Amino acid sequence: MDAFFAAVEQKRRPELVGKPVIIGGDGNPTRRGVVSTASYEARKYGIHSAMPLRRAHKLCPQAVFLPVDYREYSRISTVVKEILREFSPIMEDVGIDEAFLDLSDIDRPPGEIAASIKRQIRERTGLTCSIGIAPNKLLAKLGSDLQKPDGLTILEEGDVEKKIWPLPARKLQGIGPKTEEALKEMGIHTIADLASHSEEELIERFGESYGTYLFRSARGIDESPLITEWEPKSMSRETTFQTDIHHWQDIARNLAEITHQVVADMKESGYAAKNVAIKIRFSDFETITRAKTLPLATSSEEEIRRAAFHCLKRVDIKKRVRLIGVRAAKLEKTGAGDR
DNA sequence: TCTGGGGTCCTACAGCCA
DNA sequence: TCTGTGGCTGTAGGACCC
Repeated sequence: MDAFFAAVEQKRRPELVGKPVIIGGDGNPTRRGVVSTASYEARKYGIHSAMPLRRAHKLCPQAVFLPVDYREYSRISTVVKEILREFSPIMEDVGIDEAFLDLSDIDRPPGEIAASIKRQIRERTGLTCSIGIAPNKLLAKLGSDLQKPDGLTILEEGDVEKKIWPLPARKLQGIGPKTEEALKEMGIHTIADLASHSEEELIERFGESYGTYLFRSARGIDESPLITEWEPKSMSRETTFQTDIHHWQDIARNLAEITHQVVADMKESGYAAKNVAIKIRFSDFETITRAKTLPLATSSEEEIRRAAFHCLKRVDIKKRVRLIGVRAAKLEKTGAGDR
């Protein structure tokens, strides 16, 4: 979906159409938070996802700042995914505004299908999306990025050299800021540069798993299947405080509250956890985690809270605390979920 | 002075055990 | 009895994604 959160807001508040709209945090750009989505008008000011709201506010003070309304975006997302499933039952969910659809066994030209999907989505939600059609997920994702917004791109294996190689290496799924920097130090800027290196070199520098991945990706090779069903591996909650805290009582109260939320999430979805971890981020952004594995999986709030506090005791709190988080992992289905 | 929240996967290392 | 090795598990941190 194109600038999904911003597009939903512009749809339900037409007076925002054509204006810079920034969705993030609680919608107050003087408070802590980051940009979730910026409308295309806002992007012209250099605003992008993950940018601190305060910085976005400085770059574009006249922008409209709105809080994230997950309930509404999820509702629209469900409509979009229902539409997709009407075209093929083999769908992989990739977050709230993306999905892969397997059209291999659909007896109709893919370009035609994509055009119908775009039409349906526009008719039923009033929103636009960008679609990439390709022999695998890697190329489909790259393709969907090639023309945005409201794009439709068809890529074939033979297009890799002409259309993919000129792109910056950063465009490849799995290459983030750190890897981009490491690649630049090796003189690698484009996907073509990456493809000019041997598999051995890449494995030498990045390890077996990631090196192989980079080598294959640069050639457009991807055999990963669509994941149509999956079980969660962990559930977590975390909070960044508006102002850093340092009193033990404040830290303890927040840890208990966050633990309560995690346990509520676990109970709602019917999971027990065998591993409990806490996360603490200090004022200087140093971030640590402490974990404890329990003898048996549990969804008891008291047991999980006890484990969380056991972890907390192992942390030397000598700086102000900016964030506290709790994660439940090694999940097991209890079958007692509310859904 | 600033840097969210909810996830996944990978790696390195330590301790235990056969 | 001592030492080395390899597998497994748990922990911590880091990179990445939407």
